[in-house]
Amino acid sequence: MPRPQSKKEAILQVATRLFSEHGYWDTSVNDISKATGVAEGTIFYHFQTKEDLFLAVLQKFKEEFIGKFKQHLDEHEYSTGLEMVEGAISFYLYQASMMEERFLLLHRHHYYQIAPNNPKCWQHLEEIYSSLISIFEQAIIRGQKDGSIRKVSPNKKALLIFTLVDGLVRLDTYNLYKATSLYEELIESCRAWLKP
Amino acid sequence: MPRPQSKKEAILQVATRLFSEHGYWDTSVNDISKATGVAEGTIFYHFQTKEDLFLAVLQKFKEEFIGKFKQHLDEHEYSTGLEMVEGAISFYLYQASMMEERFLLLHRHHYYQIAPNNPKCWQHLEEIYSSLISIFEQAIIRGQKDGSIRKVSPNKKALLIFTLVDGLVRLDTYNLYKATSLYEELIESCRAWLKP
DNA sequence: ACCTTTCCTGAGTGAGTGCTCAGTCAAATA
DNA sequence: TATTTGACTGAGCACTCACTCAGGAAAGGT
Repeated sequence: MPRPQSKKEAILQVATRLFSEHGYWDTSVNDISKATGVAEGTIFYHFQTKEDLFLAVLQKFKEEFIGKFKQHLDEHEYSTGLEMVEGAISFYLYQASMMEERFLLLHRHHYYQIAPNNPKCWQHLEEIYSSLISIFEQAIIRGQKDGSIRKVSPNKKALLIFTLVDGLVRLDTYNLYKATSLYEELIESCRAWLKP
Repeated sequence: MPRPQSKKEAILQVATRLFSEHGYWDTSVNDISKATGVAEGTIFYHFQTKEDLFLAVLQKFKEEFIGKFKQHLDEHEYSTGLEMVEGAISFYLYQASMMEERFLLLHRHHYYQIAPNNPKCWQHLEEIYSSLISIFEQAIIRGQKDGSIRKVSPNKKALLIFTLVDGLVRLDTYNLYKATSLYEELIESCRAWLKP
């Protein structure tokens, strides 16, 4: 059996960092090879093109982020659906501050330009968004069963809440507004939508 | 007499279209010169660098968009502040569908990468966002005076509403969700935040 | 020992880039 | 009429980039 794919992993990690910090176009394959301490050819041995590498970074982000989110929900026993919604919002904001550079990747960069012509890219993005929205949706449905949330369209309301939270994170990463200062207002506003 | 500044104007128009359709990096100065029917040197005669041209496109968008918004509000006599908020939301969504490609420009592209190192770029973006948020804010304040809107923090609520509307437009332009199908839900939800 | 497969290398390639600059030409000015 | 000005040109420059390829090293199998 060949050596464990340590170089491939190293390339992925460095690429994630550089793409996040400088963006797709301002990161050359040469930059990545230098920063990893690996020959340029090695990168193309493991990833067919630069775009493929970029997609691999997105895929890894997707898996890690969705995984963390589900793990968090499994570990926390919320007593009501409403609390679960609030917990999900908090966790999203928390992750955004912890993995700030990778959220940049998701919000700021090249993906939305590739996506229309690249089904795989589009699929990753779609999967990220729909997973997150579905988490909010499930929480709302649960809340409606336990009576902590009033009768609203779970799907539509979940989408609005997600849009709101994600939009604030965006403003934050662009330094246009400090999202954290709106945390109270955000939670309060969502509660106003949902409370019976 | 050859029309004054017609070439400069033509370059700006074509550049707007190409930057919107293909993004900053996938549009070369050569592309713009060919599409305009103008020599490459002409472009650099009118605009110092490619980035300058890109900024001129943003500036023009800013002026046109804010201008249109203010004009719309001047022409419509809303009877309450709440109606004004709803009118502003509608107008924003309407503009987004009419000027779709230019909203792409605002949402998708290079500006947020240039902005941190380019005060002029940052200023344009900041001006666009704060103008829009302030429109919502003023409407809320008016609504609080005429009693159509309850006691909330105008600034914070305006920011949340703007984030929400803008976020939906984003999902729409990325084809992740049809924002228009949420129009009713959006208006209804904002009303729930504001009504006494 | 040998062979095969996988992993890795880095100088090299050619297409493409933003930008320059010597020069053209028509209109304005003297 | 002679001169100056300023919009405009496009071949060419210096440079960067993603990607290739011939070949070497290491590990596994027999």
